[in-house]
Amino acid sequence: MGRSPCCEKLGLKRGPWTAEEDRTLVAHIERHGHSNWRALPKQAGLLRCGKSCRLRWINYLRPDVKRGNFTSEEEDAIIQLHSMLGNKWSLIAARLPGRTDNEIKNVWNTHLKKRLEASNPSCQPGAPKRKAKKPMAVATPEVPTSLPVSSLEQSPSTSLELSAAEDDSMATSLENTSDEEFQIDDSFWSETLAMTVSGSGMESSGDPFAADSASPSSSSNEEMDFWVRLFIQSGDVQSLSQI
DNA sequence: AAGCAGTGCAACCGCAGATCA
DNA sequence: CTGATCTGCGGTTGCACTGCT
Repeated sequence: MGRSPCCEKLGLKRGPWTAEEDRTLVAHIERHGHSNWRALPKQAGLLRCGKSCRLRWINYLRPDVKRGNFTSEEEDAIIQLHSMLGNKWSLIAARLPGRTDNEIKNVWNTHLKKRLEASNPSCQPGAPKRKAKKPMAVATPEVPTSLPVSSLEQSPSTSLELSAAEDDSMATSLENTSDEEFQIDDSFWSETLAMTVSGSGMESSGDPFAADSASPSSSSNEEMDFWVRLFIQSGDVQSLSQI
């Protein structure tokens, strides 16, 4: 597995994306999709490497990306999920519709980690220390607002919602619940954590959510049981029928 | 008002797994 | 089966912004 050559950096642009580049990328993806990131910039006429395009799309231009401050509920969820999963940002992001792994990683590294270090882990996370910053000029996309928006933009998102856009596998089991907020309170998390830590091979498997995938791995049974219990506790039994 | 230090976030880097020829 | 390529992920960096003195 050699390292990918990534960008043949000659002639390729780096640094912050311009609004024009954003528009070009979004327009191309809307027309042709993004089946091949490597070829995409050339096809779209962008002087960027495919990696950069992918990152920009996933972290910023995707129509279902939620911008703005994290709610305290979201922060709670991050803290809890991080305690379960460690630095599996993509998995954590899959539980937080509209949030990207990069964004969650940033939030964790900037305030959540510090907050936990500074205080008792059992204390309630409060509001973000600082007010939302004005978005950086170069990073302000005009495009996403004009794109078709998903259900994510319809709600103030004060809870753990799960959306199809964010995680196909989980969404498969939960899509019928899209109109209902998937509320998980602290006591639930405490119980879940206790159950997780004391029990199963979650730690060893490292990726309990991998069981969500279509792969009928036999080792996923335990993990599936975990989620079954989780949904039962959350009262979202309805969604189990979809699994 | 200006300077400085701290903070937050977008983007880059490099690795590893998955996939394809 | 092997090697090349693509994609995704986590860690890190650079810079704009904010708040304090």
